[in-house]
Amino acid sequence: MEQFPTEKIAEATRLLRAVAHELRLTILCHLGEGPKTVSELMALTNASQSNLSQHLAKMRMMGLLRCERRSQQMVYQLADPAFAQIIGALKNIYCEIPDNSPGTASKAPHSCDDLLS
Amino acid sequence: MEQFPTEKIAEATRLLRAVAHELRLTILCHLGEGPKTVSELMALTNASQSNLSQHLAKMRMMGLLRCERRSQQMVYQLADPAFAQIIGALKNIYCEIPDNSPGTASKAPHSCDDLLS
DNA sequence: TGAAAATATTAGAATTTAATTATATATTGT
DNA sequence: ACAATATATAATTAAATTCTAATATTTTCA
Repeated sequence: MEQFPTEKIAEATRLLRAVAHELRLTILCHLGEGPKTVSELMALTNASQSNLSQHLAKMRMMGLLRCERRSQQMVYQLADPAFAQIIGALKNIYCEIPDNSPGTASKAPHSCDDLLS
Repeated sequence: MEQFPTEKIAEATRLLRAVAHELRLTILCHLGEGPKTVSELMALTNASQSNLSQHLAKMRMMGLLRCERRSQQMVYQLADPAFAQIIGALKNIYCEIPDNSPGTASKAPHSCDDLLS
């Protein structure tokens, strides 16, 4: 496997920082399923309106999310579907059938049926 | 794609926090290539001895790394090769040939030759 | 136009994180 | 046992994060 480019480390760190928070990761997981309005996310996460809004703003400014207005509501979605790969990696790590084969990291199993909400 | 399990969110967040730091991500990238002594990591990152040691301790306590003594030296390595998948995801995100195909996130390209050190 | 709904922004206190400096521990060789 | 090497820990301070509460903005509808 190739190495990760040094000059991208700072950028990647900012991305990880944008995700490394319980509420933000939760939001990201939900948006991985498709676009959601702020109200929907509020219901899904039961975070306070202000708190949710601030975290959405942070992720938006970090380039992780983008949003567009739909009349009174704001619809948020992943700025790039590739970002869902972070969730994918976490799933491989945490929803994995223990597999002691050497070398390569093992593949995602069929389990992990445990849904988010 | 299946959703990420709610009850693993907290744990996943702790993992991400452990990685979401420039020096720690740098360390992780190097250890993705194989085990390294603290001295080697010190040379690779030119972080101060104390600072490096504290970050290694944090990652060790977060379960990201493990270490063993080899005479005077301490050899660090990833506690689980699966953790390298986080780097893999970042590579897919940042070392990617722009590909506008819809739906799935595109695959890693052949580029990304830019090495870490 | 004005009220209601949906979302964003601001300000401030509490907590967490990170770097530096100094010191401690463990191992090896003499 | 002692000095040297390699690494860890502690203490301090500076800076960044996070939450809450209050207020502002934007859109729709009566």
